Amino acid sequence: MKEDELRMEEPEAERAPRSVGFLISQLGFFSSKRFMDALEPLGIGPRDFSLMRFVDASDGQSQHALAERLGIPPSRMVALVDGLEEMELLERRPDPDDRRVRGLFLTRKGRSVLEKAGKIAIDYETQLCAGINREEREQLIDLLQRLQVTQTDLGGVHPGMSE
Amino acid sequence: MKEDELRMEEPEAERAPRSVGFLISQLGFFSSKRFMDALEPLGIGPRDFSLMRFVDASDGQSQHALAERLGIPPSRMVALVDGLEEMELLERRPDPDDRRVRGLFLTRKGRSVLEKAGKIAIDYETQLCAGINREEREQLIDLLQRLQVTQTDLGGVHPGMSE
DNA sequence: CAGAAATCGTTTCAACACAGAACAATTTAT
DNA sequence: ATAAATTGTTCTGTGTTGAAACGATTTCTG
Repeated sequence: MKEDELRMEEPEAERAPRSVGFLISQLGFFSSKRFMDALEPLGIGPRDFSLMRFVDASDGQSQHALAERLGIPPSRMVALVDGLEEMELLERRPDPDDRRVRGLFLTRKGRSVLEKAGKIAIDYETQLCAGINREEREQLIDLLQRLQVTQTDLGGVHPGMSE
Repeated sequence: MKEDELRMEEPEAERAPRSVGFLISQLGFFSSKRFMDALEPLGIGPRDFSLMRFVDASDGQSQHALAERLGIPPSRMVALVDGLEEMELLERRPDPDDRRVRGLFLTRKGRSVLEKAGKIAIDYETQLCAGINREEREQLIDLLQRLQVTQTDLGGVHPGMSE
């Protein structure tokens, strides 16, 4: 196709392209950022939130197991857990059966913070979807889930934009 | 395995939450990454692509103007333009009216690369949307555009994940 | 016109995030 | 008993990022 085809008066490249890929990338970034900001009063980041949810789902898992499930390298997990432990939201307990592993457990404070974070997440979701109704939201989620991104992605937590 | 006996009742936090915010963030990240990979043969990143599109849309704009429009700090723009100029895709020309400003122009090679990048973008979009039909795609774009993210976002290029 | 202030592009700098490699302690396999 | 694998950790190198300081130039102001 030629280049000057539909070049009427509108710059054609000025406006955001009407593309799923572009919109997803853009919205994804700013959405992450906004959620991060919303979480900031709690002193935790999105990744902390994810990790805590996983720990809450099943106490006592090893760091290794969690790291694998979250798709982050073990070295990264150390820093993550360090932070959470320093804030007393999480604690490492020695495993009675294997002295190499440290099981992760939420503290009481950790559960409390996680609960607040959950509320924040819901509020955020509500606000994000303020422009569409419930049915449209279901539709949107359905469509998003049918997008062809690498098969093995979901479940992990993407890097970038910490704290 | 040890404890996956009564795992029928959905761990509740194990599965990816059915949330627009979460899906958008996750898909956005991996989508960016994939597009970046697709662009890699050309030796440019998504941000280069965006910048080039803007330059193409109106030749001769100052770096300052572009930087503001893209929402990136001037210091970053320098590196960005440096890279493109070194690859001979872009060139800085002195402004006859103001010796401070350097207008940005695409080279012939730049236009060629931009065109290829555009094709890659279209291919990528096609592949991304392979799981939904044309009508659904329109619907998806419509819904995405109605999401409530900060009003002033779009048009800018988010940082992160360079080259 | 002279001097102050703003603008443009650039360089420098410090802060971080990130992941790969090497490591010690421990457990499991041969 | 020795070798190999696992777990968590530290170390280190690489890269991105934006704030700040800087010259050069232009515009504003009196």
